[in-house]
Amino acid sequence: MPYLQNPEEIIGAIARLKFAPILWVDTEVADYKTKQPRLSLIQISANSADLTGEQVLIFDVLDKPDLIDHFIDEIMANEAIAKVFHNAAFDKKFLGGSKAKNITCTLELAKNIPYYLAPKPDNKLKTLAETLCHFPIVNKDLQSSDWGLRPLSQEQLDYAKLDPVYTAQVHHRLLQLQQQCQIAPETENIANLTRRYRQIEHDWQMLNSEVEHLKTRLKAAMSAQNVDTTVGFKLTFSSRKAEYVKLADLGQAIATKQFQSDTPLKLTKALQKEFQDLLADLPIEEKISQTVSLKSIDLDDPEVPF
DNA sequence: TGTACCGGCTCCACGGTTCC
DNA sequence: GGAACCGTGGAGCCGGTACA
Repeated sequence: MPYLQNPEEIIGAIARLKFAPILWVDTEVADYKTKQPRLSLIQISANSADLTGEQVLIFDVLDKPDLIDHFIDEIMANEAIAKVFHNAAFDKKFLGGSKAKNITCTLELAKNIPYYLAPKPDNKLKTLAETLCHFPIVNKDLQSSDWGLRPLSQEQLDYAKLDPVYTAQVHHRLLQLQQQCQIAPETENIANLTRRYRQIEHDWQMLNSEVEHLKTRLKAAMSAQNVDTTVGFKLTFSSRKAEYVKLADLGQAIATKQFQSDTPLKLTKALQKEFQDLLADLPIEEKISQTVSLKSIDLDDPEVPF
């Protein structure tokens, strides 16, 4: 695990990385709870076969803005190098923002994989590494340690070297899953899709109705018994505020103050009915949207329940 | 802790079905 | 034919999640 602190060494390593086709990258940030967070480390894996992190490069860039800018110019802005992050939006804030090119985000990939293909409780890197790639329990306790302290502890460096390893493995697995679920609509077998849908529709309705019923009963029971937390659930309360004004009052205020506004008012069926005569003399802008629906029809198939 | 984004919830509109 | 109801889907609000 090369931990590079010397600027000349980091510049040399960046020069070598420019020839890599793909890099798996992670960062550690100091003072993240303040308004001025500082980039502390940039960890990079150029070899996805490295499962231990021994080949992961760790650049110490704390309070070295020139080095960070050099990394952005040579690596982040380089269209020829694919860069893979988990939650790239966060890392990009410290690494060039819109200057960054050819970025892949494993968090976004994971979100787009249907649950049935890869069941997982959430899309954290730790969860994906454990559930999709079968890494042993991933310890993320050091994630929120003090990355502004120097020297960094051996535990922090051992933690830092593994994130690009997890990112690389998770990335490979997500690409495999993506291939399974991204099928061009033009080449889909509609007969097979229809048959499969109708085969599982009955089971889904059975399960879905039970889940909905259980949720309703749980919410009612917990509310009635003043229980806000159970082993598996937490009851949360939220309120929504809606404000109303009489249209006549609003119209009068607009006229009195000669207020100019182009904001359109959506005419609900009730408003159209109430102001039918007035609206006849006003220019009405129509917005037509189209929706696509699926409707089950009878199927003569012994394997389809209904 | 700050920021961006996602998903649950709710309201509303529309089309289809059922009933009188 | 019209009213009532139901299922579906769009839009918008708000809380939760993701990262360090």
